Amino acid sequence: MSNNHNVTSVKGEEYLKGIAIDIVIFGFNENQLKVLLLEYKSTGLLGLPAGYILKNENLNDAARRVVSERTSLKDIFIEQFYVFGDTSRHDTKPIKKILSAEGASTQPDHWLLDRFISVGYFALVDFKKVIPQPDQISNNCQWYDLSDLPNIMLDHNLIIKKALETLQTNLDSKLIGFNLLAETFTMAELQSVYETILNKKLQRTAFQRKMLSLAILERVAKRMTGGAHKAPYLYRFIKNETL
Amino acid sequence: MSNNHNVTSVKGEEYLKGIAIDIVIFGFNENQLKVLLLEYKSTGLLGLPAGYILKNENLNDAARRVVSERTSLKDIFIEQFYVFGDTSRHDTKPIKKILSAEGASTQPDHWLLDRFISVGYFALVDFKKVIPQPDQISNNCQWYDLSDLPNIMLDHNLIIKKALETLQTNLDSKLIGFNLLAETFTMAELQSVYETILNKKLQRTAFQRKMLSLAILERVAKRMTGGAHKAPYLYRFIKNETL
DNA sequence: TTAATATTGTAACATATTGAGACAATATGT
DNA sequence: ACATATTGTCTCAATATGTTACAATATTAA
Repeated sequence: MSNNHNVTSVKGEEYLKGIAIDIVIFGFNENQLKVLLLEYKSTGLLGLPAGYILKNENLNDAARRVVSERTSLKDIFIEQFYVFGDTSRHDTKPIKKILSAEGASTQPDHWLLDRFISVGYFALVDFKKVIPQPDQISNNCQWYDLSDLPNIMLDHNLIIKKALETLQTNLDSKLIGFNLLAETFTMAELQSVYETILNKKLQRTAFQRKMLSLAILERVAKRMTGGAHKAPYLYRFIKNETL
Repeated sequence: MSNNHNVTSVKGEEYLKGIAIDIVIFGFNENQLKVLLLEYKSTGLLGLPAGYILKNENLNDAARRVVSERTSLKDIFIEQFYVFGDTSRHDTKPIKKILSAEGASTQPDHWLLDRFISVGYFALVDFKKVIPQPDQISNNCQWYDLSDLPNIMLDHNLIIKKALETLQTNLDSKLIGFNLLAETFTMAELQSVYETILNKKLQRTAFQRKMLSLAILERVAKRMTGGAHKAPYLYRFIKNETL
Protein backbone atom coordinates (compact mmCIF):
# COMPACT_ATOMS: atom_id res chain seq x y z
CA MET A 1 0.00 0.00 0.00
CA SER A 2 2.79 2.47 0.79
CA ASN A 3 4.99 3.98 -1.90
CA ASN A 4 8.45 2.60 -2.09
CA HIS A 5 9.26 5.05 -4.84
CA ASN A 6 9.80 8.76 -4.54
CA VAL A 7 7.41 10.73 -6.74
CA THR A 8 9.79 13.66 -6.64
CA SER A 9 12.56 11.76 -8.39
CA VAL A 10 13.49 13.14 -11.79
CA LYS A 11 12.17 10.27 -13.89
CA GLY A 12 9.10 8.94 -12.11
CA GLU A 13 9.54 5.73 -14.03
CA GLU A 14 6.82 3.75 -12.30
CA TYR A 15 4.11 6.04 -13.60
CA LEU A 16 2.50 6.98 -16.87
CA LYS A 17 3.86 10.36 -17.85
CA GLY A 18 1.75 13.40 -18.49
CA ILE A 19 -1.39 12.05 -16.83
CA ALA A 20 -2.47 12.90 -13.30
CA ILE A 21 -5.53 12.12 -11.24
CA ASP A 22 -7.10 14.83 -9.09
CA ILE A 23 -9.74 13.79 -6.62
CA VAL A 24 -12.38 15.85 -4.91
CA ILE A 25 -13.19 13.89 -1.76
CA PHE A 26 -16.50 15.07 -0.38
CA GLY A 27 -17.57 14.49 3.21
CA PHE A 28 -20.64 15.63 5.11
CA ASN A 29 -20.58 16.83 8.72
CA GLU A 30 -22.73 19.17 10.77
CA ASN A 31 -24.89 19.98 7.78
CA GLN A 32 -21.91 21.09 5.72
CA LEU A 33 -20.12 19.66 2.72
CA LYS A 34 -16.41 19.21 3.31
CA VAL A 35 -13.51 18.73 0.94
CA LEU A 36 -10.26 17.04 1.84
CA LEU A 37 -7.15 19.10 1.00
CA LEU A 38 -3.43 18.61 1.41
CA GLU A 39 -0.95 21.23 2.53
CA TYR A 40 2.44 20.84 0.92
CA LYS A 41 5.44 20.95 3.17
CA SER A 42 6.93 24.37 3.91
CA THR A 43 5.15 26.06 1.02
CA GLY A 44 1.76 27.11 2.35
CA LEU A 45 0.34 25.62 -0.84
CA LEU A 46 -2.90 23.66 -0.75
CA GLY A 47 -3.90 21.03 -3.28
CA LEU A 48 -6.42 18.33 -3.98
CA PRO A 49 -5.40 14.76 -3.27
CA ALA A 50 -3.67 13.70 -6.45
CA GLY A 51 -1.75 10.84 -7.87
CA TYR A 52 -0.37 9.14 -10.90
CA ILE A 53 -1.15 5.92 -12.69
CA LEU A 54 1.17 2.96 -12.31
CA LYS A 55 2.25 1.50 -15.59
CA ASN A 56 0.18 -1.64 -15.15
CA GLU A 57 -2.69 -0.17 -13.18
CA ASN A 58 -6.23 0.56 -14.34
CA LEU A 59 -7.12 4.25 -14.30
CA ASN A 60 -10.07 3.73 -11.95
CA ASP A 61 -7.97 1.58 -9.65
CA ALA A 62 -5.39 4.34 -9.45
CA ALA A 63 -8.11 6.76 -8.38
CA ARG A 64 -9.35 4.31 -5.74
CA ARG A 65 -5.81 3.82 -4.52
CA VAL A 66 -5.30 7.54 -4.05
CA VAL A 67 -8.57 7.91 -2.13
CA SER A 68 -7.67 4.94 0.04
CA GLU A 69 -4.25 6.33 0.81
CA ARG A 70 -5.63 9.72 1.92
CA THR A 71 -8.66 8.47 3.85
CA SER A 72 -7.59 5.06 5.21
CA LEU A 73 -10.81 3.67 3.73
CA LYS A 74 -11.46 1.10 1.08
CA ASP A 75 -14.51 0.27 -1.07
CA ILE A 76 -15.20 3.88 -1.82
CA PHE A 77 -17.67 5.43 -4.21
CA ILE A 78 -15.79 7.31 -6.92
CA GLU A 79 -16.83 8.75 -10.24
CA GLN A 80 -15.00 10.35 -13.14
CA PHE A 81 -16.44 13.73 -13.95
CA TYR A 82 -14.15 15.64 -16.31
CA VAL A 83 -10.73 15.72 -17.89
CA PHE A 84 -8.83 18.96 -17.50
CA GLY A 85 -6.56 19.43 -20.47
CA ASP A 86 -6.09 23.11 -21.22
CA THR A 87 -2.53 24.23 -21.89
CA SER A 88 -3.09 27.09 -19.46
CA ARG A 89 -3.00 24.54 -16.64
CA HIS A 90 0.70 24.09 -17.25
CA ASP A 91 2.11 26.27 -14.49
CA THR A 92 5.42 25.04 -13.14
CA LYS A 93 5.80 27.61 -10.37
CA PRO A 94 3.92 25.77 -7.60
CA ILE A 95 5.45 22.45 -8.62
CA LYS A 96 8.94 23.90 -8.45
CA LYS A 97 8.16 25.34 -5.04
CA ILE A 98 7.01 21.96 -3.80
CA LEU A 99 10.02 20.17 -5.28
CA SER A 100 12.39 22.71 -3.79
CA ALA A 101 10.83 22.30 -0.37
CA GLU A 102 11.52 18.58 -0.72
CA GLY A 103 15.12 19.24 -1.67
CA ALA A 104 14.35 17.61 -5.01
CA SER A 105 15.68 18.54 -8.41
CA THR A 106 13.93 21.34 -10.29
CA GLN A 107 15.83 20.87 -13.49
CA PRO A 108 13.58 21.45 -16.53
CA ASP A 109 13.48 17.81 -17.54
CA HIS A 110 11.91 16.73 -14.24
CA TRP A 111 8.86 14.67 -15.18
CA LEU A 112 6.56 16.64 -12.86
CA LEU A 113 7.41 19.87 -14.67
CA ASP A 114 6.01 18.63 -17.96
CA ARG A 115 2.50 19.42 -19.08
CA PHE A 116 -0.12 17.18 -17.43
CA ILE A 117 -3.64 16.18 -18.37
CA SER A 118 -5.70 15.64 -15.21
CA VAL A 119 -8.54 13.19 -14.91
CA GLY A 120 -10.98 14.55 -12.35
CA TYR A 121 -12.75 12.17 -9.99
CA PHE A 122 -14.96 12.84 -7.06
CA ALA A 123 -15.40 10.52 -4.09
CA LEU A 124 -18.22 10.44 -1.57
CA VAL A 125 -17.21 9.15 1.84
CA ASP A 126 -18.51 8.75 5.36
CA PHE A 127 -16.89 11.71 7.10
CA LYS A 128 -16.74 9.99 10.46
CA LYS A 129 -14.88 6.97 9.12
CA VAL A 130 -12.11 8.95 7.46
CA ILE A 131 -8.69 9.17 9.05
CA PRO A 132 -6.92 11.78 6.91
CA GLN A 133 -3.41 10.83 5.86
CA PRO A 134 -0.96 13.32 4.36
CA ASP A 135 1.04 12.03 1.43
CA GLN A 136 4.79 11.88 1.02
CA ILE A 137 5.21 15.53 0.14
CA SER A 138 2.58 17.13 2.36
CA ASN A 139 2.51 17.61 6.09
CA ASN A 140 -1.17 18.09 6.56
CA CYS A 141 -4.37 16.54 5.26
CA GLN A 142 -7.61 17.97 6.53
CA TRP A 143 -11.21 18.87 5.81
CA TYR A 144 -12.26 22.29 4.58
CA ASP A 145 -15.76 23.69 4.35
CA LEU A 146 -16.85 23.70 0.73
CA SER A 147 -18.65 26.98 1.36
CA ASP A 148 -15.50 28.67 2.63
CA LEU A 149 -12.60 27.36 0.59
CA PRO A 150 -9.18 29.00 0.58
CA ASN A 151 -7.16 29.55 -2.57
CA ILE A 152 -5.92 26.24 -3.85
CA MET A 153 -3.04 25.80 -6.24
CA LEU A 154 -3.29 25.52 -10.01
CA ASP A 155 -6.89 25.14 -11.24
CA HIS A 156 -8.04 23.10 -8.27
CA ASN A 157 -10.74 25.58 -7.23
CA LEU A 158 -12.22 25.16 -10.70
CA ILE A 159 -11.98 21.39 -10.44
CA ILE A 160 -13.93 21.43 -7.18
CA LYS A 161 -16.56 23.68 -8.74
CA LYS A 162 -17.03 21.30 -11.64
CA ALA A 163 -17.17 18.31 -9.30
CA LEU A 164 -19.91 19.94 -7.27
CA GLU A 165 -21.89 20.76 -10.42
CA THR A 166 -21.68 17.12 -11.51
CA LEU A 167 -22.73 15.96 -8.07
CA GLN A 168 -25.74 18.27 -8.15
CA THR A 169 -26.73 17.11 -11.62
CA ASN A 170 -26.44 13.41 -10.81
CA LEU A 171 -27.83 13.43 -7.29
CA ASP A 172 -31.39 12.52 -8.17
CA SER A 173 -30.80 10.30 -11.14
CA LYS A 174 -27.95 8.22 -9.75
CA LEU A 175 -28.98 8.08 -6.09
CA ILE A 176 -25.46 8.58 -4.80
CA GLY A 177 -26.11 10.85 -1.82
CA PHE A 178 -26.25 7.88 0.52
CA ASN A 179 -22.52 7.43 0.18
CA LEU A 180 -22.00 10.52 2.33
CA LEU A 181 -23.88 8.99 5.25
CA ALA A 182 -23.25 6.16 7.66
CA GLU A 183 -24.72 2.71 7.07
CA THR A 184 -27.97 3.79 8.73
CA PHE A 185 -29.44 7.27 8.82
CA THR A 186 -32.63 9.17 9.48
CA MET A 187 -34.80 10.78 6.84
CA ALA A 188 -33.87 14.18 8.26
CA GLU A 189 -30.19 13.45 7.79
CA LEU A 190 -30.76 12.36 4.21
CA GLN A 191 -32.78 15.48 3.52
CA SER A 192 -29.99 17.61 4.93
CA VAL A 193 -27.52 15.96 2.54
CA TYR A 194 -29.78 16.78 -0.38
CA GLU A 195 -30.42 20.32 0.76
CA THR A 196 -26.75 21.01 1.30
CA ILE A 197 -25.65 19.62 -2.05
CA LEU A 198 -28.43 21.30 -4.00
CA ASN A 199 -28.16 24.45 -1.90
CA LYS A 200 -31.89 24.83 -1.46
CA LYS A 201 -34.58 23.94 1.02
CA LEU A 202 -36.74 20.94 0.26
CA GLN A 203 -40.27 20.18 1.39
CA ARG A 204 -40.08 17.70 4.26
CA THR A 205 -43.17 15.65 3.49
CA ALA A 206 -42.66 15.60 -0.27
CA PHE A 207 -39.04 14.55 0.21
CA GLN A 208 -40.01 11.71 2.50
CA ARG A 209 -42.76 10.54 0.16
CA LYS A 210 -40.43 10.57 -2.83
CA MET A 211 -37.59 8.74 -1.13
CA LEU A 212 -39.90 6.04 0.17
CA SER A 213 -41.53 5.65 -3.23
CA LEU A 214 -38.18 4.82 -4.81
CA ALA A 215 -38.06 1.51 -2.97
CA ILE A 216 -34.38 1.88 -2.22
CA LEU A 217 -34.68 2.36 1.52
CA GLU A 218 -35.10 -0.30 4.12
CA ARG A 219 -36.50 0.67 7.49
CA VAL A 220 -34.24 -0.69 10.17
CA ALA A 221 -35.40 0.46 13.61
CA LYS A 222 -36.42 3.45 15.60
CA ARG A 223 -33.68 5.51 17.08
CA MET A 224 -33.85 7.19 20.46
CA THR A 225 -32.15 10.45 19.71
CA GLY A 226 -32.27 12.01 23.10
CA GLY A 227 -34.33 14.83 21.63
CA ALA A 228 -37.62 15.88 23.17
CA HIS A 229 -39.70 14.50 20.35
CA LYS A 230 -40.85 11.45 18.48
CA ALA A 231 -38.06 9.04 17.57
CA PRO A 232 -37.34 8.79 13.83
CA TYR A 233 -36.87 5.57 11.92
CA LEU A 234 -33.44 4.59 10.76
CA TYR A 235 -33.02 3.60 7.14
CA ARG A 236 -30.50 1.63 5.19
CA PHE A 237 -29.82 2.01 1.46
CA ILE A 238 -30.73 -1.09 -0.52
CA LYS A 239 -28.20 -1.63 -3.26
CA ASN A 240 -29.69 -2.29 -6.66
CA GLU A 241 -30.38 -6.01 -6.66
CA THR A 242 -29.90 -6.28 -10.42
CA LEU A 243 -26.21 -5.59 -10.05
CA MET B 1 -5.07 22.10 -41.09
CA SER B 2 -3.29 19.16 -42.73
CA ASN B 3 -0.68 17.11 -40.92
CA ASN B 4 2.83 17.78 -42.00
CA HIS B 5 4.02 15.13 -39.60
CA ASN B 6 3.66 11.40 -39.93
CA VAL B 7 1.83 9.86 -36.96
CA THR B 8 3.38 6.53 -37.79
CA SER B 9 6.93 7.76 -37.20
CA VAL B 10 8.65 6.10 -34.29
CA LYS B 11 8.76 9.11 -31.96
CA GLY B 12 5.61 11.09 -32.60
CA GLU B 13 7.33 14.06 -31.05
CA GLU B 14 4.66 16.63 -31.81
CA TYR B 15 2.16 14.89 -29.58
CA LEU B 16 1.62 14.16 -25.92
CA LYS B 17 2.53 10.54 -25.34
CA GLY B 18 0.18 7.98 -23.90
CA ILE B 19 -2.99 10.01 -24.43
CA ALA B 20 -5.38 9.54 -27.31
CA ILE B 21 -8.73 10.98 -28.21
CA ASP B 22 -11.46 8.74 -29.58
CA ILE B 23 -14.52 10.37 -31.03
CA VAL B 24 -17.96 8.98 -31.63
CA ILE B 25 -19.39 11.17 -34.37
CA PHE B 26 -23.16 10.74 -34.46
CA GLY B 27 -25.27 11.66 -37.46
CA PHE B 28 -28.96 11.22 -38.14
CA ASN B 29 -30.40 10.17 -41.48
CA GLU B 30 -33.56 8.39 -42.58
CA ASN B 31 -34.67 7.92 -38.99
CA GLN B 32 -31.44 6.17 -38.06
CA LEU B 33 -28.47 7.09 -35.93
CA LYS B 34 -25.21 6.81 -37.79
CA VAL B 35 -21.62 6.60 -36.60
CA LEU B 36 -18.61 7.63 -38.65
CA LEU B 37 -15.90 4.95 -38.86
CA LEU B 38 -12.54 4.67 -40.57
CA GLU B 39 -11.20 1.66 -42.38
CA TYR B 40 -7.46 1.28 -42.06
CA LYS B 41 -5.51 0.63 -45.20
CA SER B 42 -5.10 -2.99 -46.30
CA THR B 43 -6.07 -4.39 -42.90
CA GLY B 44 -9.85 -4.66 -42.91
CA LEU B 45 -9.74 -3.03 -39.49
CA LEU B 46 -12.34 -0.46 -38.53
CA GLY B 47 -11.83 2.22 -35.92
CA LEU B 48 -13.33 5.36 -34.47
CA PRO B 49 -11.91 8.67 -35.63
CA ALA B 50 -9.02 9.24 -33.29
CA GLY B 51 -6.17 11.59 -32.74
CA TYR B 52 -3.52 12.88 -30.44
CA ILE B 53 -2.94 16.10 -28.62
CA LEU B 54 -0.37 18.54 -29.90
CA LYS B 55 2.07 19.64 -27.24
CA ASN B 56 0.67 23.15 -27.05
CA GLU B 57 -2.94 22.35 -27.84
CA ASN B 58 -5.94 22.32 -25.49
CA LEU B 59 -7.52 18.90 -25.09
CA ASN B 60 -10.93 20.10 -26.28
CA ASP B 61 -9.36 21.85 -29.24
CA ALA B 62 -7.64 18.64 -30.23
CA ALA B 63 -10.99 16.87 -30.20
CA ARG B 64 -12.54 19.61 -32.32
CA ARG B 65 -9.63 19.42 -34.72
CA VAL B 66 -10.08 15.69 -35.21
CA VAL B 67 -13.81 16.07 -35.85
CA SER B 68 -13.15 18.87 -38.31
CA GLU B 69 -10.56 16.85 -40.17
CA ARG B 70 -12.92 13.86 -40.58
CA THR B 71 -16.10 15.76 -41.39
CA SER B 72 -14.90 18.92 -43.16
CA LEU B 73 -17.06 20.88 -40.70
CA LYS B 74 -16.20 23.43 -38.09
CA ASP B 75 -18.07 24.78 -35.04
CA ILE B 76 -19.18 21.35 -33.98
CA PHE B 77 -20.92 20.25 -30.82
CA ILE B 78 -18.64 17.93 -28.86
CA GLU B 79 -18.73 16.61 -25.34
CA GLN B 80 -16.38 14.57 -23.20
CA PHE B 81 -18.11 11.52 -21.81
CA TYR B 82 -15.57 9.11 -20.33
CA VAL B 83 -11.91 8.27 -20.04
CA PHE B 84 -10.97 4.73 -20.94
CA GLY B 85 -7.95 3.70 -18.94
CA ASP B 86 -8.01 -0.01 -18.26
CA THR B 87 -4.77 -1.86 -18.83
CA SER B 88 -6.70 -4.45 -20.81
CA ARG B 89 -7.08 -1.87 -23.57
CA HIS B 90 -3.40 -2.22 -24.32
CA ASP B 91 -3.52 -4.52 -27.30
CA THR B 92 -0.71 -3.95 -29.76
CA LYS B 93 -1.85 -6.44 -32.39
CA PRO B 94 -4.15 -4.16 -34.40
CA ILE B 95 -1.72 -1.25 -34.08
CA LYS B 96 1.12 -3.39 -35.43
CA LYS B 97 -1.06 -4.51 -38.29
CA ILE B 98 -1.86 -0.92 -39.19
CA LEU B 99 1.77 0.17 -38.92
CA SER B 100 2.91 -2.74 -41.04
CA ALA B 101 0.38 -1.92 -43.73
CA GLU B 102 1.87 1.58 -43.76
CA GLY B 103 5.34 0.18 -44.12
CA ALA B 104 6.17 1.81 -40.78
CA SER B 105 8.37 0.50 -38.02
CA THR B 106 6.85 -1.95 -35.56
CA GLN B 107 9.83 -2.00 -33.23
CA PRO B 108 8.71 -2.24 -29.60
CA ASP B 109 9.69 1.31 -28.71
CA HIS B 110 7.35 2.80 -31.30
CA TRP B 111 5.29 5.40 -29.42
CA LEU B 112 1.97 4.05 -30.73
CA LEU B 113 2.71 0.63 -29.22
CA ASP B 114 2.81 2.03 -25.68
CA ARG B 115 -0.15 1.93 -23.38
CA PHE B 116 -2.68 4.70 -24.11
CA ILE B 117 -5.35 6.37 -22.05
CA SER B 118 -8.22 7.45 -24.31
CA VAL B 119 -10.43 10.43 -23.70
CA GLY B 120 -13.82 9.68 -25.20
CA TYR B 121 -15.79 12.45 -26.88
CA PHE B 122 -18.97 12.35 -28.83
CA ALA B 123 -19.92 14.82 -31.52
CA LEU B 124 -23.37 15.56 -32.91
CA VAL B 125 -23.37 16.75 -36.50
CA ASP B 126 -25.70 17.53 -39.36
CA PHE B 127 -25.42 14.37 -41.45
CA LYS B 128 -26.09 16.15 -44.71
CA LYS B 129 -23.31 18.67 -44.21
CA VAL B 130 -20.61 16.12 -43.53
CA ILE B 131 -18.07 15.28 -46.22
CA PRO B 132 -16.26 12.28 -44.73
CA GLN B 133 -12.47 12.45 -45.01
CA PRO B 134 -10.21 9.45 -44.37
CA ASP B 135 -7.11 10.21 -42.34
CA GLN B 136 -3.52 9.56 -43.28
CA ILE B 137 -3.56 5.86 -42.48
CA SER B 138 -7.06 4.92 -43.58
CA ASN B 139 -8.52 4.62 -47.04
CA ASN B 140 -12.16 4.91 -46.16
CA CYS B 141 -14.32 7.03 -43.92
CA GLN B 142 -18.01 6.34 -43.92
CA TRP B 143 -21.23 6.16 -41.96
CA TYR B 144 -22.47 2.98 -40.32
CA ASP B 145 -25.87 2.32 -38.82
CA LEU B 146 -25.62 2.40 -35.07
CA SER B 147 -28.14 -0.43 -34.89
CA ASP B 148 -26.05 -2.66 -37.13
CA LEU B 149 -22.42 -2.06 -36.27
CA PRO B 150 -19.62 -4.36 -37.39
CA ASN B 151 -16.79 -5.41 -35.12
CA ILE B 152 -14.54 -2.48 -34.49
CA MET B 153 -10.99 -2.73 -33.26
CA LEU B 154 -9.86 -2.53 -29.65
CA ASP B 155 -12.64 -1.48 -27.27
CA HIS B 156 -14.31 0.87 -29.73
CA ASN B 157 -17.64 -0.97 -29.67
CA LEU B 158 -17.70 -0.39 -25.92
CA ILE B 159 -16.81 3.27 -26.38
CA ILE B 160 -19.74 3.74 -28.75
CA LYS B 161 -22.07 2.01 -26.30
CA LYS B 162 -20.99 4.33 -23.50
CA ALA B 163 -21.33 7.38 -25.76
CA LEU B 164 -24.88 6.41 -26.63
CA GLU B 165 -25.75 5.90 -22.98
CA THR B 166 -24.45 9.36 -22.16
CA LEU B 167 -26.37 10.84 -25.06
CA GLN B 168 -29.56 9.18 -23.84
CA THR B 169 -29.03 10.40 -20.30
CA ASN B 170 -28.29 13.98 -21.28
CA LEU B 171 -30.78 14.36 -24.09
CA ASP B 172 -33.56 15.96 -22.05
CA SER B 173 -31.52 17.89 -19.55
CA LYS B 174 -28.97 19.39 -21.92
CA LEU B 175 -31.16 19.87 -25.00
CA ILE B 176 -28.50 18.73 -27.41
CA GLY B 177 -30.57 16.75 -29.90
CA PHE B 178 -30.93 19.76 -32.16
CA ASN B 179 -27.30 19.42 -33.15
CA LEU B 180 -28.21 16.39 -35.24
CA LEU B 181 -30.64 18.37 -37.37
CA ALA B 182 -30.31 21.11 -39.95
CA GLU B 183 -30.74 24.75 -39.00
CA THR B 184 -34.51 24.43 -39.37
CA PHE B 185 -36.60 21.33 -38.84
CA THR B 186 -40.14 20.15 -38.26
CA MET B 187 -41.54 18.91 -34.99
CA ALA B 188 -41.88 15.45 -36.52
CA GLU B 189 -38.19 15.39 -37.38
CA LEU B 190 -37.26 16.44 -33.87
CA GLN B 191 -39.49 13.78 -32.40
CA SER B 192 -37.87 11.18 -34.62
CA VAL B 193 -34.45 12.19 -33.31
CA TYR B 194 -35.66 11.75 -29.75
CA GLU B 195 -37.36 8.45 -30.46
CA THR B 196 -34.33 7.05 -32.23
CA ILE B 197 -31.89 8.07 -29.52
CA LEU B 198 -34.09 6.90 -26.67
CA ASN B 199 -35.21 3.86 -28.62
CA LYS B 200 -38.86 4.26 -27.73
CA LYS B 201 -42.01 5.78 -29.16
CA LEU B 202 -43.13 9.12 -27.79
CA GLN B 203 -46.61 10.60 -27.66
CA ARG B 204 -46.89 13.15 -30.48
CA THR B 205 -49.05 15.76 -28.74
CA ALA B 206 -47.26 15.54 -25.41
CA PHE B 207 -43.89 15.85 -27.13
CA GLN B 208 -44.98 18.92 -29.06
CA ARG B 209 -46.47 20.54 -25.95
CA LYS B 210 -43.29 19.92 -23.95
CA MET B 211 -40.92 21.19 -26.61
CA LEU B 212 -42.93 24.35 -27.12
CA SER B 213 -43.17 24.94 -23.37
CA LEU B 214 -39.37 25.02 -23.10
CA ALA B 215 -39.24 28.30 -24.99
CA ILE B 216 -36.21 27.21 -26.96
CA LEU B 217 -37.87 26.94 -30.34
CA GLU B 218 -38.60 29.71 -32.74
CA ARG B 219 -41.23 29.18 -35.38
CA VAL B 220 -39.83 30.11 -38.74
CA ALA B 221 -42.31 29.36 -41.53
CA LYS B 222 -44.55 26.72 -42.94
CA ARG B 223 -43.01 24.19 -45.21
CA MET B 224 -44.68 22.67 -48.22
CA THR B 225 -43.53 19.10 -47.97
CA GLY B 226 -45.14 17.66 -51.02
CA GLY B 227 -47.08 15.31 -48.78
CA ALA B 228 -50.83 14.97 -49.01
CA HIS B 229 -51.49 16.70 -45.73
CA LYS B 230 -51.26 19.91 -43.74
CA ALA B 231 -47.88 21.64 -43.96
CA PRO B 232 -45.88 21.63 -40.74
CA TYR B 233 -44.14 24.63 -39.22
CA LEU B 234 -40.39 24.84 -39.37
CA TYR B 235 -38.55 25.58 -36.15
CA ARG B 236 -35.16 26.92 -35.26
CA PHE B 237 -33.34 26.26 -32.00
CA ILE B 238 -32.85 29.42 -29.94
CA LYS B 239 -29.47 29.34 -28.25
CA ASN B 240 -29.57 30.14 -24.56
CA GLU B 241 -29.48 33.93 -24.44
CA THR B 242 -27.68 33.96 -21.09
CA LEU B 243 -24.55 32.59 -22.71
C1' DT C 1 -64.32 21.02 -58.79
C1' DT C 2 -65.04 18.21 -55.19
C1' DA C 3 -64.11 14.54 -52.12
C1' DA C 4 -60.76 11.54 -49.85
C1' DT C 5 -56.52 11.17 -47.24
C1' DA C 6 -52.79 11.91 -44.18
C1' DT C 7 -50.69 14.86 -41.07
C1' DT C 8 -50.54 18.92 -38.18
C1' DG C 9 -51.75 22.17 -34.32
C1' DT C 10 -54.38 22.72 -30.48
C1' DA C 11 -57.95 21.97 -27.21
C1' DA C 12 -60.15 19.10 -23.76
C1' DC C 13 -60.29 15.77 -20.41
C1' DA C 14 -58.28 12.05 -17.42
C1' DT C 15 -54.65 10.56 -14.71
C1' DA C 16 -50.30 11.04 -12.21
C1' DT C 17 -47.08 13.66 -9.74
C1' DT C 18 -45.76 17.24 -6.73
C1' DG C 19 -46.59 21.22 -3.36
C1' DA C 20 -48.41 22.61 0.98
C1' DG C 21 -50.79 22.24 5.12
C1' DA C 22 -53.08 19.59 8.91
C1' DC C 23 -52.83 16.46 12.53
C1' DA C 24 -52.14 12.53 15.46
C1' DA C 25 -48.19 9.95 17.52
C1' DT C 26 -44.46 10.11 20.64
C1' DA C 27 -39.75 10.82 23.33
C1' DT C 28 -38.19 13.84 26.51
C1' DG C 29 -38.17 17.90 29.81
C1' DT C 30 -40.73 20.48 33.24
C1' DA D 1 -49.62 15.28 33.94
C1' DC D 2 -48.54 18.66 30.73
C1' DA D 3 -45.64 21.28 27.32
C1' DT D 4 -42.59 20.89 23.37
C1' DA D 5 -40.38 19.56 19.20
C1' DT D 6 -40.18 16.33 15.62
C1' DT D 7 -41.94 12.51 12.98
C1' DG D 8 -45.07 9.80 9.91
C1' DT D 9 -48.99 10.04 7.28
C1' DC D 10 -53.11 11.94 5.41
C1' DT D 11 -55.68 15.29 2.60
C1' DC D 12 -56.43 18.60 -0.78
C1' DA D 13 -54.67 21.91 -4.22
C1' DA D 14 -51.69 22.90 -8.00
C1' DT D 15 -49.06 21.32 -11.72
C1' DA D 16 -47.56 18.12 -15.10
C1' DT D 17 -48.26 14.37 -18.14
C1' DG D 18 -51.05 10.79 -20.80
C1' DT D 19 -54.72 10.34 -24.03
C1' DT D 20 -58.37 11.39 -27.09
C1' DA D 21 -60.76 14.39 -30.10
C1' DC D 22 -61.16 17.49 -33.75
C1' DA D 23 -60.63 21.31 -36.92
C1' DA D 24 -57.20 22.96 -40.41
C1' DT D 25 -54.94 22.07 -44.66
C1' DA D 26 -51.76 20.44 -48.64
C1' DT D 27 -51.99 17.06 -51.83
C1' DT D 28 -54.08 13.19 -54.64
C1' DA D 29 -57.93 10.90 -56.75
C1' DA D 30 -62.41 10.95 -58.61
